[in-house]
Amino acid sequence: MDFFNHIGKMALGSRLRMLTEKITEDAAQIYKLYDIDMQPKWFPVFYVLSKGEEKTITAIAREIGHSHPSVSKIISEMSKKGFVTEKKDETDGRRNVVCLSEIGMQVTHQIEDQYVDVASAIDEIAAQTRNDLWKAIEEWEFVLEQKTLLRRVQEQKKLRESSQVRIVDYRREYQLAFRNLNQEWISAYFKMEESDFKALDDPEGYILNKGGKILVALYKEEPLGVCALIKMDDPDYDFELAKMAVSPKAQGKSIGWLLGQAIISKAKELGASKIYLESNTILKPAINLYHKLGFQKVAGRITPYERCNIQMELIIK
Amino acid sequence: MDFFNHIGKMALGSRLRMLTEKITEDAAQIYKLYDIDMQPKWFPVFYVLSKGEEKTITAIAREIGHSHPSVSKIISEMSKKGFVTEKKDETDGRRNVVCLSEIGMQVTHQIEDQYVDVASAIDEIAAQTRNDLWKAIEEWEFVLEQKTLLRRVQEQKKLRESSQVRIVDYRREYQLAFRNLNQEWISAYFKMEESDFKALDDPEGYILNKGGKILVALYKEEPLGVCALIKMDDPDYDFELAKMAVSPKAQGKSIGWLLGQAIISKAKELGASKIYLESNTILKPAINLYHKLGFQKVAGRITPYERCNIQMELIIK
DNA sequence: TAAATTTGCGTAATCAGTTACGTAATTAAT
DNA sequence: ATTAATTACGTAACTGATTACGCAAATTTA
Repeated sequence: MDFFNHIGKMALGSRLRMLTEKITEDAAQIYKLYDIDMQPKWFPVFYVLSKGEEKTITAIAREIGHSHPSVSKIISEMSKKGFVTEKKDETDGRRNVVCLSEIGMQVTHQIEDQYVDVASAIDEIAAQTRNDLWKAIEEWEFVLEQKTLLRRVQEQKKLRESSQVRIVDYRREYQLAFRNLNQEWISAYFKMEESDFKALDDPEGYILNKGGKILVALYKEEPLGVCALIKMDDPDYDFELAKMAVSPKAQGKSIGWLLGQAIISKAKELGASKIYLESNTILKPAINLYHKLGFQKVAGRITPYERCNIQMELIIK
Repeated sequence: MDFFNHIGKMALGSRLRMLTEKITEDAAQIYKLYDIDMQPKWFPVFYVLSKGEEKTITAIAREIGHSHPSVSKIISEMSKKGFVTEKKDETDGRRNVVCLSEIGMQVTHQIEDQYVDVASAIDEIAAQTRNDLWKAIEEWEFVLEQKTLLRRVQEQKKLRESSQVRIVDYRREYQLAFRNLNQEWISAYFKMEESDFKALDDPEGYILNKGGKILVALYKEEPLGVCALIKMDDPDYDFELAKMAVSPKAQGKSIGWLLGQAIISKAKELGASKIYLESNTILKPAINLYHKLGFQKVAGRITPYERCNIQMELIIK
């Protein structure tokens, strides 16, 4: 088992499987020891029936946490051995009502000694260990119930990746990225318009020189997100948040969120008290992000963009 | 999972299996998350090859603790995907020497982020639990290595059963058991002799009334073992230990040991200082038992029994 | 009351491992 | 130099679970 100590947590699954195997392998032998003609895999089914109640296949499956075909098969095997009797429910013809037979009930008595001895053996092992396997399993079941391992790994990935994102000021070398990232989503959902071309082809002339700002998100030195703050000629608003674009391949790295926060604090630095933006309700993730950043829906302004069907603003405190 | 808390330790195997399933189920998704075209079951094989060394199928199997057919299958699947290259060993034509291909080595780099995130996710879970699953598994592996679960259960069974054995004085109702239990082994290995019949048919006349003693071992009120102390007319010895018999169906309950100890302490009570016995070396378990009880081999006495080829004595302190 | 949906359960296919077995190559023993 | 034993490994069959699917009965909906 030395192998596992090297690779660490990655193979937790493999390791669990091997321990499981080792234990269930012995289980078959243990039944033999007590002269009980029962397969270990029958045990959970056997146990729920051992109180003498009648149960349907699916009821048993639910109770023991197996799939119903599994129980179905086990019951037919136990039936062949004469441990259980099956009968159709009279009032509901779909149900297969199962209960322990005379023979099965006898086994419940024979097996009692085995319960005791197995429990003692396991207690003996538990006494020799510092970490309680039984409780650990219970805790893991609980914790995984709350949030799956997959979700947790996803979160770790996002966390790690977003910590590798750097937000930097626009430089001439990013012009192509600024253009392409924006063109990508605009032409996917809408149509490039006159004013798009102007701003994207000459960001320095149309944005920076007019007192605006552009930020670029770098992931592993590659520009994968961009966002602009355009100076507005309006008494109500200082800037328009526009041309925000994140590469689809950079999803799940919180780049939008990081860019948004950075551009807002940049606006604050520039003394802005109110930012405006235009968008379209088809872009649900974007609207969502704006909302999370603190933007509120407003209405009434005239806009040069056809694609605009929602307007939002953020009051900077 | 409430079910398991009821039946307790008996279904440790079942429960482990279910946790294993839950974890490995997510594993496949996790690889997808990192865009790695690898199946979780490949991982152990992949890992041992990731240092770039060439290995044979069986060497890998040994290292990761799988069976060789399992590795064989995994390698052929990985080979189909181009992750590994196989080639026959030049000096030993049986060996299939495997190593990671160019593509496989690339994956070792892609997968590094995944290692980190999975490890963090598991650490996060560990931080939320009081019992360390990882260490618990390790301990169980170690403890089961020392002595299997089967062995432990066997021991518990013996312990419990021997505590249910009662050693009682002979009474007339046990005469049939005394006779049958002895006849069973004598006629199985040897032939009933004249003196056997005398003692077995009339134990009161031939043993008790002459100052001897008979003890009976009861298991669940059934006489399953007997043993006699026969008064000897000899200056060297006080008693002969004889007619010791245990039912074959009562094996593993330490009945022989309990009877032996009881009869020795009975001899002590009766003031004996030396006990004698005769046996045959074919009866290995019996000789063994006598040895454990403290008897030592001696020689030289004349005996009426044909079957005697070993003589032993015990000096009582 | 007819149609649609849900429920119960059996069968078939699949999956990731195993053991059993056969074959070929190598090594050891006579 | 044979013969026997061991080793490497692939194929086949089995195992204990799963998901997928389909049928029939029961229930709900229109």
